[in-house]
Amino acid sequence: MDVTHILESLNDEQREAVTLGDEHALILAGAGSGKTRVLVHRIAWIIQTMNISPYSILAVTFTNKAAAEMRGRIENLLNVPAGGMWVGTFHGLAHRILRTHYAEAGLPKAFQIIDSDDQLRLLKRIIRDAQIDEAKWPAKQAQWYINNKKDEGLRAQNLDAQGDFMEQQWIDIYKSYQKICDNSGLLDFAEILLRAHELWLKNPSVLADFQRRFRHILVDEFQDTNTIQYAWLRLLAGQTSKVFIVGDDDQSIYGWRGAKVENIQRVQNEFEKMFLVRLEQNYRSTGNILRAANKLIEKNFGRLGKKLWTAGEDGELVKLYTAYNEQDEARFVVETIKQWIEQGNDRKDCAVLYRSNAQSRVLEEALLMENMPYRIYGGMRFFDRAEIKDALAYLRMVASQLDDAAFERVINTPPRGIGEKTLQAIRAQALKDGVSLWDAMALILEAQAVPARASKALNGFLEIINSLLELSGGAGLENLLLAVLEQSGLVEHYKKEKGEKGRARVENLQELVSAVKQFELDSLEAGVDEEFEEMDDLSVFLAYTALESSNGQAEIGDDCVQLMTLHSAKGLEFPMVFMVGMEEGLFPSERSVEEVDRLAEERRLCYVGMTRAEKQLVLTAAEHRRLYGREFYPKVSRFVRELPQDVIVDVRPRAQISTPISRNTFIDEDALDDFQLCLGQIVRHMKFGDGVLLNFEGKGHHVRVQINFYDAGPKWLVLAYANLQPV
DNA sequence: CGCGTCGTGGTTTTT
DNA sequence: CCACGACGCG
Repeated sequence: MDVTHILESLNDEQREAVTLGDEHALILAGAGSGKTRVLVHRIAWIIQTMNISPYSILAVTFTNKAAAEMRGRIENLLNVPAGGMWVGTFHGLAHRILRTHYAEAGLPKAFQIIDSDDQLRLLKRIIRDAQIDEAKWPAKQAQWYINNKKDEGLRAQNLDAQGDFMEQQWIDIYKSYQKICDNSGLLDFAEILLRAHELWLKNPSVLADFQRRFRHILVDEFQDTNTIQYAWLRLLAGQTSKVFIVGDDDQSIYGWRGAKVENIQRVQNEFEKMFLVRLEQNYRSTGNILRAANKLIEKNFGRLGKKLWTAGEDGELVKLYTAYNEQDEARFVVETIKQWIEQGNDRKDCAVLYRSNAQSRVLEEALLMENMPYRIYGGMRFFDRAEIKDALAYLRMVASQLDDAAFERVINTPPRGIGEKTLQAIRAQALKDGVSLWDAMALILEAQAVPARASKALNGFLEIINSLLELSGGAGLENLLLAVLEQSGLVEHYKKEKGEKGRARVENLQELVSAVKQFELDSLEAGVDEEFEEMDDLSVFLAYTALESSNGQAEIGDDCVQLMTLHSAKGLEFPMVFMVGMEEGLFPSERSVEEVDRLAEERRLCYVGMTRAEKQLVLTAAEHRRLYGREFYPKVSRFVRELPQDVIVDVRPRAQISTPISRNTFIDEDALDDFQLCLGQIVRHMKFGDGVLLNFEGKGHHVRVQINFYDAGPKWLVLAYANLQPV
C-alpha cells in the first residue's frame, strides 16, 4: 500500500512517532509541535500498514471539539468515513458503554445525565432537607467534595472520617446524594466515569470484550487525565492493547480540578517498553517568543524536559506595556489592535487573554468605545440557559418519571400555585414510601392529603405531563417539544418577563425547536449508533444536550477580536496575542502563590498563554487597579521578571514625559525601598505627628504616600519632601 | 407570587 | 464595585 501521503510533510520526530511498530508510545509534544497531526497520521498509519480495522481503534480526547476535529482530519487523510472507529471524549465513550450495558452497570434503562447545575440544585435541597446549616456546609463545597472523591474513584462507603466531624458530615451528604441519584436514575459527570470503571471491574467478561476489540488506544492531552480516567484506560488496555499517549507536562493547567500530571510518569512505569518521542520543533511562534517561553518554563522543577525551537525567524521582540491603571491598559490594547488592523490584518487574528473573567469588562468597554467588534469565549452554553433547561426538564419528565431532579425543576415552573408546603408533603410522602416524587404526588392526590386548591394545581400539572406522555409515542421529537412549550405555559411565562431578557428567552426557546429539528435531521442522516438503537430518540437527544452540546458562540465566523481566559486559550493560536493583567496577585493569582505546586501551575498557564502567539506577543500590567471596589498597587508579575530581558522591549510612550527617571519596571520593584519604608509602618511627620503608612503611588522621586495620622487624619504627601522618620 | 432590599463574597472549566 | 442569593412584605 502506498503510504507516502501519510509521511510526507512530517519532520523526523513526527515520522518516528507515526511509524512506530506495534508498541506502547509516549509522545511528549510541545506547544505548536503538531501533536494532533501526529495523532491523526498515526491512526492512518495503523490502519493502512498494520492491517488493523478502524473498528479496533479507540481515540480519546477531552472536549467534543477536539474529538470532532480529530475525526474530520482522519477522514480527510484516509479519504473514507472512519465509521466503526471510536473517537470521543472520556465521558462520551463511557456513556456509550453504559448505554449498552446498563443492566450490568446496575442502571435503569432510561437513566439520565445531570449537569453540574442540576447537581448543585439537588445538593442544595438535600442539605436543606437534612436540616444542615447551609452556611456551614455550602452545597458548592459538597459538590466539590463529591466530585473530587468520585474523580479519585471513591464511593461514600470507601471513605472513613476517622472521627473527624466535618469529614463525616461531607460523607453523609455524599451518601444521601448518591442514594437520591440512584433512586432517580441520575448520573452526574463524574459518575459516568466511575460507573463505567466499576462495570468493568465487576464484569470481567464485558471488560474482556472491549479489550479484545480495541487493539490500539490513542489519548490526547494526557496531562489532563485524572485518577479515574487513568484507571479506566489502564483497565481497558489490559495486557494486549497498545497505547499511544500524547501529552505535554508543561501544559498541565487543570490540576485544580483533579488532573494528575504524574500520570505521564506513571504510564512509563506501568506499560512495558514504552517508546518515548519528543516533539520539540515548533511551527507556530517566532524565535523570540519561544526563547521567552522556554526561559519561563525552565523555572519549574520536576519537568520531563523539553525545549522548543523553530526553523523560522526571530521575529519581533515581546512587548511590555506598563499602564497607569486598567483603563489605560485596555485603551492601549485597543489602540494597538487598531494599528495592527490598519496594517492590513484581521481582527479575528487578535486575542486578548486574561487570568480571570472579571477582567473582560474594562476591555469590553474600551472595545465598544472604539466600535470594535469582539467576541468573548466561554460564555454560557446554549443548553445551560435557564429557559432551555426548563424545557428540557419537561422532556426529562416525559423520558422518565423517576427523575426527581426534573420534577423539582418543573413542578412549579412556570408558577402554577404549587408552593413549598405542597412540595414538602410530596417529598415526605416519597421518603416514607421510597417512591419517586411523581408517584408520591399521585398518592397525595389520591389520599386528598393537601388542600383543594393545591390539589387542583397538582392535577393541572399531572394532566400536562400525562398528555405529553401520550404524545411521546410517535409524534416525533419536534412535535413533542412544541407541545411542551405550548402546554407547560413556558413561552407564555417568559413572554411576560419584561425587557430584552424576556424576549431573548423566548427566542432561545424557539431556537431550541430548531435545534431539535436539526438533531432529528442529523441522526436520520448519520444513522443511529448500535449502542443507542435500543434507546428512543428522546433519550438520545437528552444525552446529547448534556454531553455534547457545544459552546454555541464559539464559531469564529465574523471578524472579531477574541477575548478569553488563559485557560480557554489552550489549544488555540493567534498571530497577535495580548496577555493583560501581568501583575502579582492577579497573575499569579494571590491564592496560588503560597504553594509551590500551584505557583508552578500558574507558570505553566503563563507558558500556555505565551505559546499561543504566532508573530507578536504583548504583555501588559497596570500600576494601579481597582478590584472589588478597592485600590491595588500591584507589582509587575514575577513571570515578566523571569523572562529573558533581551527579548523584551518596554513600551510606554508617555512614561518619558511624566517620570524622566529610570523606567525600568524590573529594577523599580518596590518604590518605597529607597526610603527604607514599608506599608503599615508607623512614621513621624514634623507637623502632623505620628501616623500609619497606608498606601503609595508613583515611582522614584515622584512617590506619593498616604499616611493616616492619628491626629490629622489621612493625608497624601510627596515622599521626597515629607521628611518622614520611621518610629 | 413577585418585587424590593439587604448582605455577602468574588480564580481558572469540561463533561 | 457589582452580581447574585436570601429574606420579607404587599
